[in-house]
Amino acid sequence: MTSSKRKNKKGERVILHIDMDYFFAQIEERENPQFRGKPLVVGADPKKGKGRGVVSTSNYEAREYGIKSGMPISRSYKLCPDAIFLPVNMDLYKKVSERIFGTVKEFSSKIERISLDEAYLDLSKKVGSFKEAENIGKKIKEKIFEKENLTCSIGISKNKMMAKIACELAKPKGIRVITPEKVVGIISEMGVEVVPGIGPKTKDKLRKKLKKRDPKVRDAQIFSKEELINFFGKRGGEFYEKFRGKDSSPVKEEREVKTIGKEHTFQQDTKNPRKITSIFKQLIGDVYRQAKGRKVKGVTVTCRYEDFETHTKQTSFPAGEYDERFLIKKGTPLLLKFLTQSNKKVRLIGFRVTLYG
DNA sequence: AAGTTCTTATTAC
DNA sequence: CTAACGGTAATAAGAACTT
Repeated sequence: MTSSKRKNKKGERVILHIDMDYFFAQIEERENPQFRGKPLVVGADPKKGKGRGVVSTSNYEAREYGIKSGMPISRSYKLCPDAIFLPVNMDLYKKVSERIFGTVKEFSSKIERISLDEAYLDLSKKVGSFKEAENIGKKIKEKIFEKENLTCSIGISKNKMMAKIACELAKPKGIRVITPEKVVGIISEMGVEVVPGIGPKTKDKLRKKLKKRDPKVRDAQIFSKEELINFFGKRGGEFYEKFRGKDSSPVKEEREVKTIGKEHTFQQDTKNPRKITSIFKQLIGDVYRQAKGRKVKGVTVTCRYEDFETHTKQTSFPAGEYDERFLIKKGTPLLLKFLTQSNKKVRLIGFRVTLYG
């Protein structure tokens, strides 16, 4: 704040990443202390409705059985039938999240919230060293624990990517600083999937290109920027920088919403047009209310069939504020095409609006 | 040929 | 049965269509 503590030598940034430890499950443990120490899975109850969902979060005891986020609940049940299975109580998690990040914001208003349990802070103007940033990080952890009785992990480095990697290394319950001198050394030895934007598909391509089962960032450093752009398009150029620990993306305090949508998976696949259209209208209603007062310029309808094949259809129109009836009028014909053009049962339908301005 | 619109693929949380 | 699989949003790329 004061001009004395403004910048470190080269005007390098100081970025902090905070991530709540196994957030949803940790909240449930707090609310129900008798769950502590036992495997706990938040997602859905596999006994009720047979559970078509996936694991949202599990505690560390459950992870010992191989249970992970994103895994089908049914599979997690096989891995550990004795675990405690809970449905998602999003309203509760939202409230807790609001309180936590309200507290965090008191340490720095330059904050980008990524999800209910994650955020970045840009401390560049607040601290003159990484050591100072670490002290702030410790205070944040203490404050959250004092106020909410919940633990988090914190990573600090010179950009968002490295702060996140530092945080990952600190988990659970830890804090970790990666100073600029250490950045390249650390990231070089990690798997390429630590780079944001490199998921399973891109990793697979790198695997083939490098002829390595488990390519490391170091291996990927042999590619020139041109080669990467050639291979991965626009993203390739960013990968080149990221393979060297560089990431200039700013901490964005607010980003604008461009689309709003809702989807629904049926408990059982269905072909019943009345069942489907009834849900469809509910979705539109929900989306309409969430988009309240905003100008809309298009709608997209999603349909996933029983075999998981997923398609979308969209229509656009002059931007304007429309009523719910208009959205139904635009969306329904798209939905009907899906029902007409195939005999398959429907697993999921979705409705999304594209906003203007 | 250029500019929109539509569709799919991929990623992230 | 082999199989398993949410919901929300962003972004990129390419095809299809218009002007």
